[in-house]
Amino acid sequence: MLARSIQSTVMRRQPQQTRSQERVSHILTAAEALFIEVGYEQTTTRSIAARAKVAVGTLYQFFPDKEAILKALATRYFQAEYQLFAALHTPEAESLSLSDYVDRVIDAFDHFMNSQPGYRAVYEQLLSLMTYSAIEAIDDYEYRIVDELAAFFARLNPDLAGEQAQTIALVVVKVVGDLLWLSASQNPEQQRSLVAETKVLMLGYLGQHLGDRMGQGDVR
Amino acid sequence: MLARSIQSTVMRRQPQQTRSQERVSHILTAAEALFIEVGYEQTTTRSIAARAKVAVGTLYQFFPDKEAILKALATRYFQAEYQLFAALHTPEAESLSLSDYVDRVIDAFDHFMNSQPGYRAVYEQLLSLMTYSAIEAIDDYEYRIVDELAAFFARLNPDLAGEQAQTIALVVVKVVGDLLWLSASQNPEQQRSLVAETKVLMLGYLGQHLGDRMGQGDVR
Amino acid sequence: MLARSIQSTVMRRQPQQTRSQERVSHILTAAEALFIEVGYEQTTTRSIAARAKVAVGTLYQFFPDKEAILKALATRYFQAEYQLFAALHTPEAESLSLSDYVDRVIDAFDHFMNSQPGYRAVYEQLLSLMTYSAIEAIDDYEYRIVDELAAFFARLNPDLAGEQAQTIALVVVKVVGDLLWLSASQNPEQQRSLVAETKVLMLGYLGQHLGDRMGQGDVR
Amino acid sequence: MLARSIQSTVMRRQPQQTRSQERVSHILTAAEALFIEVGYEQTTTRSIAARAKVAVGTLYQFFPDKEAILKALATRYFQAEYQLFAALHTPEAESLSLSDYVDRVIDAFDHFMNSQPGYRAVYEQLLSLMTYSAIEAIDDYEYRIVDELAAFFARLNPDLAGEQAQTIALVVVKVVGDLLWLSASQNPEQQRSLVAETKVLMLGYLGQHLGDRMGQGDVR
DNA sequence: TATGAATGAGACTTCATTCAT
DNA sequence: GATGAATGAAGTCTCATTCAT
Repeated sequence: MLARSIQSTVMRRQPQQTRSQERVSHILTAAEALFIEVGYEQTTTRSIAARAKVAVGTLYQFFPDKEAILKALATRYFQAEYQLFAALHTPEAESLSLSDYVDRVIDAFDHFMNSQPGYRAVYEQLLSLMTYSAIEAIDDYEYRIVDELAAFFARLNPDLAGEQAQTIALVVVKVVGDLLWLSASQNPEQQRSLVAETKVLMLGYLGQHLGDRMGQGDVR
Repeated sequence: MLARSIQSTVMRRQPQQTRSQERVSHILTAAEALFIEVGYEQTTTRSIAARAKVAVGTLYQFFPDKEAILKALATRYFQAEYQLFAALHTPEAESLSLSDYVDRVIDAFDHFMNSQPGYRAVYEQLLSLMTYSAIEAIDDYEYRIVDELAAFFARLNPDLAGEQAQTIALVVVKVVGDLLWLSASQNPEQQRSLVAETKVLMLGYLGQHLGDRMGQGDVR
Repeated sequence: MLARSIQSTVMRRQPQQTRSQERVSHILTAAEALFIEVGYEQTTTRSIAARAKVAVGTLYQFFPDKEAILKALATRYFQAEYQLFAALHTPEAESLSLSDYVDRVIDAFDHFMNSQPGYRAVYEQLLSLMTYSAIEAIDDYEYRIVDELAAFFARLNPDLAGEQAQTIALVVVKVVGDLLWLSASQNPEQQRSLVAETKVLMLGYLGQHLGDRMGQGDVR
Repeated sequence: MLARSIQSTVMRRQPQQTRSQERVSHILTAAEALFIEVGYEQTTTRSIAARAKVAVGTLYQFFPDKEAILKALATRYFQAEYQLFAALHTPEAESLSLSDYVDRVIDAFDHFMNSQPGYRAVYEQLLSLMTYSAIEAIDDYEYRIVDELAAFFARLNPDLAGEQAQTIALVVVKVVGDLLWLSASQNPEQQRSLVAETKVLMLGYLGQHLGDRMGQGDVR
C-alpha cells in the first residue's frame, strides 16, 4: 500500500503491470508450460510455484485452488481466440470472395494454434473436469464465436434459418479447430497438407451453404 | 484369437474360465462407467472394484495397474470400430453411389458412437497418458482404418497420390469422429441436424476428390 | 489312500519319504533358496509354492503360516548343527591335544557353514521375529550345545565353576559362529586367513582356561 | 560439517532451523525405538510419525523413504562409534600396557553398546537390505575403524604384514562387537562375566600377535 | 487332499491446502 | 503480503491367507 502511494506520487503513469499482476502472469505462464509438458493432473501446485519463482502460499493468494489456474488460463485463451475471430469478421469481411475468406480465417487460426500450444491441453482438461455447461459459466467466448459466426453466415445467406446457421457455425468451428489441432502435432509437410485439405473441406462445405453469395472481391 | 492378443498385451492373467471372463467383463464395464462419469484420474481402483463387486486384489489379478484397464477398454473399442469399418468397406461398397456410401458410413458410425459412450473418454485419456506411437503399440486398429480407407479412395480415384489419399482419409476419419462425438452430447434434434450436416460436409469433400467415380446406384 | 494301500501291499518297504514328506521337503528347500536370495520378508508364500511346484493352498496344509516355514528350517539347521557338535564331542575327543581339538572343531564347522548357506539368513530373521526365549521354545538345540560344551570343558578342568564353564562355552560358540559366518562371505584367501585366525584366537583362549589339561594324543 | 554430509546423502531437506532439527531428531528417536521393539519391517512409517508426533508428510519431507531413516540412524551410530574408536587410539594409547589397553577399549565399547541399544537392530537390517559395498557407500566409518586399528597394530609390531594386521583388526572388531552385543541382552551378572571373558579372549589373542610390544605402564 | 482365484487389510507415498511466522 | 513447513486424507498396489471346487 505504501509502495503504491509512492508510485502514484512519483511515477507519471501507473505501470501497466503492478507487482501482483506480474506474479499472476508468471504463475499462469509456469502452469501453462507444465500442463503442456506433463499434463494437468501430473502438475503439482508446488511445481507451478517453483517454476514461477514464488512460494506456494503466494500462489494460493491469487488462486483459490488448482482448478482456478486452469480456468484462468482457459479464459486467457478464449479471449485471445475471440479477439482473433472478431478481427476476422468485421463488416468488410463480408465482401471477400469465399476462397479468400476461407484462406484468411484458416491461416489465422493455424497461426494461433501454433502460437498457443497450451490451448488444447487446457481445453481438454477443462472438459474432463466439468460439464459443458459449467464451462460456459466460466466464460462464454466459445459460444459467442459460434453465435456471431452464425449471424455472419445468416447475413450472407438469409435463407438459412436461425437453427441451421447455428449448426453450420458449430460444424465449422469444431472441424477447423480439430483439424488445425491435429495438424499442429504433425511434421511440417503433413502440416501443410492438412491445412490445405482443411481449406478444401471448408470451401466445399461453405460453398454448398453460402453459394456465390460472398463478394467477388479478389477471387484467386 | 483377437481376444487373446488383447489380453496377452495388456492383462496379467488369462481368464481361463467363464467365471473369470465374467469378472473381467464386469471390471471393464464398471471402469467404463466411472471413466465416463468422473473421468479417468478421478476414478480410483477401489471404486472400480466396488462397482464391479470384486475385491481390489481381484482387479489386480487381471490388470497390472490402472492404466492397463484403460488400455483394455481402448483395445475393445478399437477392435469394434475396426470391425465396423471393415464391414462397411467390402468390395461391394465401391459400387455404391457416393451419397449412399456417405449415408451408410455416417449412420453406422453415428450408431456406434451412441452405443459406445465411453469411447471418447477413453481415447482422450489415452492421448494424454502416452505418445501417439505408444498408442499404436497397444494396437494398430486406428492406423489400419486410415490406411485401408486411403486404399479404398485410391482404388476409386487412381489419380490420388499415395500421400494425398492418406491425408484425405485422415481428414475424413478425424472429422467424422469429432462431429459424431459432438452430436452424441446434444439433444435429439440437434443430434439429427449435426449428423445431417456431417453428411453434407463429407459429400462435398469426397465429391471434390472422388468426383463421380463411385457407382451410379441411386444418385440423389 | 488307495495308492497307499497298494503300496503297502505291493512294496516291500514303506518308502522313507511318503508323498507328503517329499512335498514338505520341497517346500522347505524352495523357501531356503528364496530366503537366501531375497530375504525372508521379500519372499512371498506364492513364490515359495511356485518354486516348490505346489499350490499355495498345499503349502498351507503343511504350515499354518509363513513363520512356521522359517521355524521348520531353523529346526532343521539346529538339528544338523547339534549332530555335528555331538559327533565332535565323543568321550574320545577329550584325549585330543588342544590344538588338534580346535583344528577339528573349527574345520568341521567351517565346512558346515559353507554347506548350509541359509543358516544365518534364517537365524537372523528368527531373532528379529521373536525374543530369544521364544526361539528356545522352538527347539533347544542351541542351548544343548552350550550346555554340553560347558560340561565338556568342566570335565577337562574341574576347577571351572559351573557358571564360568557356561560363559566360556557361550563365548566359544558365539565367536566361532560369527567368525566362520564372516569368513563365508570373503574371497578364498581371506577366508583361509580368517579360519586360521579363528584357530589362533580359540587356542589362546582355551589355553588360558584349560591349560595343558587335554590329552597329548597326537600333538602337531 | 559431519552432520551436513550425512544429510546430503540420506536426507531430502536440510533442516535449517532449530525447530526442524528437533523434528528430525524426534523422528529418528521414534524410529530407533520402534526398530528395536518390533523390527524394521514391522515398523510402519505411520507408526514412526505417530510416535514422533508429526504427520507422515512431515516425515517424508525429511526422508525420501523408510530406508533413508534406517540409513540416517546407521550413520549416526557409525559416526559415534568411530569417534569413540578414535578417542581411544590416540598416540598416547600406544604406550599403555596391553592389559590396560584392552580394559579401556572394551569398557568403552561396552558402555557404548549399552547406550546405543538400537545399533545392532539397525546394522543387521542394513545388512539384509543391501550389499556390504552399498553400506560402505553410506559411509566408510566401519572400514576406517578396521584400517586404523590395523595400522595401530602394525605400529606396535612392525613384523605384522599389511594383510595380517588387517585380518587381526577385523577379527578384533567383529569379536568384540558380537560379544558385547550378546552381553547387552543378558542379566547384569552374566553381562559382567561376558565382558570379563571378552577381555581374557582379547588379551590372549593380542598377546600372541603383539607380544610385549606395548608400553609396560602398569602390567597386571 | 490339492488347487489357485478371491479376498481385503494395510503398507508406502504424494500433494493440495493451511497457517504461524 | 509473502513464505514454506506442516498436515493428513486418499491413492495405488501387495500379499498372507481362505475356501469353494
